[in-house]
This record gives sequence, C-alpha cells and structure tokens, in this order.
Amino acid sequence: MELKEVDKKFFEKSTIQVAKGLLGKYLVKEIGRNLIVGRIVETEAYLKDDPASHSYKGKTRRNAQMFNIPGMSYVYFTYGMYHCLNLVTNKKDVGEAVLIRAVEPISGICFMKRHRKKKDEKNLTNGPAKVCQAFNITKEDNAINMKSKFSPIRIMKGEKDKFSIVSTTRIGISKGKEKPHRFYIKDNRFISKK
DNA sequence: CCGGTGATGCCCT
DNA sequence: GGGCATCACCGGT
Repeated sequence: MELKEVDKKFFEKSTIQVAKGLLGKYLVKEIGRNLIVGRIVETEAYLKDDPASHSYKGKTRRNAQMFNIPGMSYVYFTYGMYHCLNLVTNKKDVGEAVLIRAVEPISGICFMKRHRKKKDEKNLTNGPAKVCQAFNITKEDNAINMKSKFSPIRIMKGEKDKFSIVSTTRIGISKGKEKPHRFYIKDNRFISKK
C-alpha cells in the first residue's frame, strides 16, 4: 500500500474535525528500516474549557505540549505504567488535542506482539495504552513534530476508503462525560471496550 | 461473556 | 495525599 503525507494544514482545523479526519488515516512509526503501521479506527477530542481535558486548568509541566503547535505529539504517562498518544490540533496556545484510542494492525505485527507480550491480534491495539505499547511509544516520543519528514512517528493517508463514523460519549473519564467527543469507524473490530 | 479490582508512579494542590 | 483520558486478571454465570 502506498502511504502519503497528510495535508499541511491537516491538524490546524477544529479539534472535532481532526478527530473525525484521523479515522482511516495511518499511524506510522519508523524503527530502523521497519515500518510499524496501524489504521486509526477510534479517537477522542479534548477541547479547551472541557473539564475532562488535561489542559482545562491551563498550562503545566505535564500538559505543556497541548499548547504547542498543531501536529505536535503529546504523550502522557498515567496509572503509574501506561502511556497515551495525543496529537495537538487547532492553533498554538489553544490547548486542544486528539487522543488515539485504537488502531487496526496493518504492518509490523510481530513487533507489536513482542512489545505487547500478547499473541492475540484482536487485543493488540484496541485501547490507547495498548497502541503505545504495541508501537513502543513512550515519554521519549513526547513533543515530536509529526509534520516533519524526519519525525519517527507520522500520520499518513492511504487510498480512499469509505466508512461511517459513529459519535458517542467518551470512555474512562469522570468529568465531562456527557460530551459526544468519541469517534470510531462503524463495525470495526478493533474498537476499544465499552 | 461479564463486572469488579488491584497494580503502580507521577503530577499537581 | 488524591486522583488519574488503563489494563490484565480473576471469579461468577
């Protein structure tokens, strides 16, 4: 399959638009000569003035990247053992991002299995921390400009594919629960659990 | 299949 | 010291 760069302004739209736009795109990590690739099937939008967002109370050391330019990575550490990957959206200093919640394994599946310590393909990347384990994404990958051609992690597009998008409330949060800011590809088997 | 629960470390107040 | 944008495992059904 041929993968191409996404448009220059891809991340500079409203966060909801980007969250939907990321569905069907490809998360690519380059490790030496190998490409680890997953098709994005589930995302969540985190907006400013959203009590569920890390940026809600303003900039801190932890969330600083959320206020960086669109297309930056914001990787945070949580529950003492997991990482989650976000992509900064909208404009610099706004404080919005999209969480990558699930991807469909495409390539580098042995790598993913090794890093997840799991053999079951269905369970490899159907959750935000699972995606990071499978792709070996850690704090080291915080503050990476995904738009740079030299970035080891990038978002790319493939051939056109058609699918329906479902919007629901978000998962695993206590505040801001009512907002329908979770998006996924209908009927895809790699969606994270309800 | 389902729900409940413990793990585990760091940031922020 | 509280609270996590989670996950694996366990036991019941």
